[in-house]
Amino acid sequence: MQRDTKQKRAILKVLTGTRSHPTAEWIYNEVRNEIPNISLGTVYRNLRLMADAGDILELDMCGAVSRFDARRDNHYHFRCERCGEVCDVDEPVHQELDEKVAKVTGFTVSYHKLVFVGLCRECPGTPISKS
Amino acid sequence: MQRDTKQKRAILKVLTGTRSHPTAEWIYNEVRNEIPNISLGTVYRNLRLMADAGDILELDMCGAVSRFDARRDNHYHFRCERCGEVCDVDEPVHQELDEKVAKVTGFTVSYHKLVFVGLCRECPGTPISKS
DNA sequence: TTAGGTGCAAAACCTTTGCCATCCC
DNA sequence: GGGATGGCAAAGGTTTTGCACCTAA
Repeated sequence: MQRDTKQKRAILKVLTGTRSHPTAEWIYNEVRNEIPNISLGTVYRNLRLMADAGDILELDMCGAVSRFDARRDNHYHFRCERCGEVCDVDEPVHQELDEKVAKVTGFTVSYHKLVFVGLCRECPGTPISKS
Repeated sequence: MQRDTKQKRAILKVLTGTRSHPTAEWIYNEVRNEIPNISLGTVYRNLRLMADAGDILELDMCGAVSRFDARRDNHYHFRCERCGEVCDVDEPVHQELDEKVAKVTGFTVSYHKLVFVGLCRECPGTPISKS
């Protein structure tokens, strides 16, 4: 069972108090203002705990390692959260989203990456609830 | 200038010949059937060369390191390819895409991750062409 | 009391890089 | 010939883990 510690509270406070999407290293530096002798391992451990519990979001695409694709055109992917397989999805690319977001944000949008996540046909069962 | 070597050809052949989205390690093992003494470094070097040249796609989200977000609801992100900043995008989540893809693929789709890529307002200039 | 958490350091893991020999162009 | 590439091994950077000591419940 998850316990309530000052380290955990401090990490969550830093994460809640920023509008950026910080890395573990950045969070570590911030938290040290409050708990100078906290260790980087503790930051990683708690971020993992909270991400797995669904208390925070971890931004990644397909896990830690890069994957490569000989197709050069932009297209969507599906990743099975049980077996880790990645495959192409036939859904056409919605380029109008790029224009819409460009208009709203004022940014220059070149393209977007989209990954559907769930269970493939070889991995029956209930989706992983992360808790 | 990019040179034409048998290592490069073999790597591209493996990548073209699979419908999976392999990791560098997996490609390395396949290529060794043809070039037993090829080194893993060469595989990485060529994948990077080809990805940077736009000959293949590299599947990743925000670079190597994980980023975290205190928002728990699914939402879209924007990443500036020049300065690396990541920020939230207000565009509502298109959940109907999940159902559509589920219907077409037969997979169970829990959610999708979407990242717009381009240049933020602080990074003027032409988008990075990767070549 | 005790299972879970912490700090520290080492290990694990993926990827890049330096060096020198080799090979395209 | 000369610069790009390959093989090898070492280094680099991020994340995880083992262990002994704490601490919240």
